[in-house]
Amino acid sequence: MTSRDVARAAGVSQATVSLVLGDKWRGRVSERTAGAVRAAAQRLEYRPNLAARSLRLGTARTVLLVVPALTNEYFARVYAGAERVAAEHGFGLVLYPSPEGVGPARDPFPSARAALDGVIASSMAAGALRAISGAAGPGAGGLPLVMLDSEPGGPGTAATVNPDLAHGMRLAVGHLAGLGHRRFAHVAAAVDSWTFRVRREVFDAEVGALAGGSAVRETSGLDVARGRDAAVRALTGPGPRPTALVCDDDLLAAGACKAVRRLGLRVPQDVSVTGFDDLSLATAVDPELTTVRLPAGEAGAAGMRALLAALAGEPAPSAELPVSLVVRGSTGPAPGVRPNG
Amino acid sequence: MTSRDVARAAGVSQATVSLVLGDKWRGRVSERTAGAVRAAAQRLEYRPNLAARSLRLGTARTVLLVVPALTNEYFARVYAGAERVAAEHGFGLVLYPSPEGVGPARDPFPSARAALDGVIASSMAAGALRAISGAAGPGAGGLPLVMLDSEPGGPGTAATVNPDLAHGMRLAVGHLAGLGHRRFAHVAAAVDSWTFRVRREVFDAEVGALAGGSAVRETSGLDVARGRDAAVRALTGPGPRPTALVCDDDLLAAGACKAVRRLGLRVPQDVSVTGFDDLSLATAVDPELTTVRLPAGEAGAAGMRALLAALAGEPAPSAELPVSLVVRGSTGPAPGVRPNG
DNA sequence: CCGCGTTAGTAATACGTATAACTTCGAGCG
DNA sequence: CGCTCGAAGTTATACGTATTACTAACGCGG
Repeated sequence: MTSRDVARAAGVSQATVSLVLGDKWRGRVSERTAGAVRAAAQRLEYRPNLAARSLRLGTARTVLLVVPALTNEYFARVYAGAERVAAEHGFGLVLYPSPEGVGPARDPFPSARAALDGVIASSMAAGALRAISGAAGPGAGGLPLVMLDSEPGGPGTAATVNPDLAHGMRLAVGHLAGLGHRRFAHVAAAVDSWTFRVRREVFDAEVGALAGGSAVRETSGLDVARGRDAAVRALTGPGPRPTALVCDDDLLAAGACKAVRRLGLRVPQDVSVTGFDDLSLATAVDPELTTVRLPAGEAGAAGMRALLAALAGEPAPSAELPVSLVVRGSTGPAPGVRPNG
Repeated sequence: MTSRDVARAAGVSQATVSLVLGDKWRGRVSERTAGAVRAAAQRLEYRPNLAARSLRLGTARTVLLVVPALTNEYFARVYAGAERVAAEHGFGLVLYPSPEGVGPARDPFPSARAALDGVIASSMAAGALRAISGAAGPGAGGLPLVMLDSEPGGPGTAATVNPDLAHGMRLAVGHLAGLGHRRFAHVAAAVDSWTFRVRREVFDAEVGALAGGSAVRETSGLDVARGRDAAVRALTGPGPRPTALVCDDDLLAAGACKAVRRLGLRVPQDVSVTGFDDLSLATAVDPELTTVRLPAGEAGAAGMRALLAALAGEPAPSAELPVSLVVRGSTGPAPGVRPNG
């Protein structure tokens, strides 16, 4: 079914069909004719050929979202938020989950796979992004680029959207300090990303500012098993045992809880644990995790809004999104401290 | 950069550029000229405009994958498997995660968003699929369709790919029966999908065939909290308390474990719990879940292979994929039964 | 009855690619 | 020499749409 078929069926020219269906017919086509065209299109189940449309228009109304891995629920939520905003503006959203650990053999040019108007990328998928942009320098192969989870002001970047991680870390440490904890451990993700650097720096600053505060750090890959191992190291290292484990995300926190129990201790009576993200995992484990909720969906939405603004030639607003602390069962008063004491 | 720009730079015609880059120049273009064209294309970073290509070719070399929700790790793995096979064949894969619970207000025609050659859909996203195909009858709007997690032989379906769920359920019940369990409960997903119907039927048949076996069933939405509530109901209902909870997936199993503890019982000493899927969640909880591992990635890959076969005009092979039982800490001997007794 | 504006539409064209059909140039051969 | 044949390209065209420029018909004031 082409627009010409519809035209034939309605007894008009192809141009008229395009005008009517494109909603540009006011004062150019009579009400009667417009109705006939719409009826014919409906009856024939006409769907415009998007390849032809974007060829003519020079725009595909499509955006690429580059994420490190779909198996992480956080990015699934980012996608959902971005998709919602895209759909509201008549844009499509295509996903490029960068392959993890399977080597560089895979198609390095998803941008060649679809006609794209712009790119939103998480800094945690930096490798994939580099493959997309090639050696073309900053930006995503000349396309407007919005970065998520990345240091503001990167070269070739139209805007940057981040959750307020510094504030999140302050909330977590403050909550634990208020419960009487002084000996902290940071179970940190061993990922070279700005977002984790921020966590480290703010953690150090906050614990350092605490009278009598002390801290150790163990780093770990981003999964439950390695989080558990890192937490075991943190709890069995030299010096007095930490009573609070601040973890860089919920997977690590789940692993940390397992470590505590493996050492014959209890959560939260002996050791308190906090995470980041507030994934569904946080309420799947026992006890449920106290965690810093990051607005993943809103991050995707804000990123998409910024990109659409950039595409429209307007200034793209960077954003720092508010976060909150969700207190659940994995944190409690430090050993030897009375509740409400 | 168009192919005409490359042609100008190389001092040849646009047609020659197309022939060389399309690898159809043997015997039609000299080695020297082909080299010059390739060099120019490289230098100018030429990327063919896919809209134009698919307009001319009438094929987009792109497939749509319709899944119920990305936040479920299972489908993230299905995607990864399908994408791998697609890339091997030079196809792109676009994802349509059907919106959950946000109503039908969203764009109902993702198929109009990209030029598509075929569709792979999970039966759990039946609503979204219906929106795509419209009232156009069987198939996905006339496109070849491969169904996942669906009863074999649907109308308009080129092929069906399923994990061998019946065998999986037999493995789970058989494992528990071998540990001495006789009083079972089925924590079932309240989702109207063939895959869950199979679980129900096989569970009933297996427990029914067991001397002294008895069973109850509680149904629940597909998340941890509702799985917990259903398990509480199953454990506190009339009649003797079940000692084995067979859950329809890992999320429900995680909830069931929480229910057991909430009632002051222990996993696995008092109650054993099994799941389905083998998500990363299975090893995030304590104790780790005994679960039926479903080959999610392989399901995506097999589905894509079947669709590509259908597109090539060959018969598309339906498949039933092997599953296995992963025994971990959430199952143990029935109370009162000696291990190895 | 001429010119002008308005209404309702149509013809023509461009977007960038892939490919069928054609041209040009030598070489080989009878 | 005249003819054919292969090599090496080129020219022309189609794909389906959106939009610009044009046309035809009609009403109306002067």
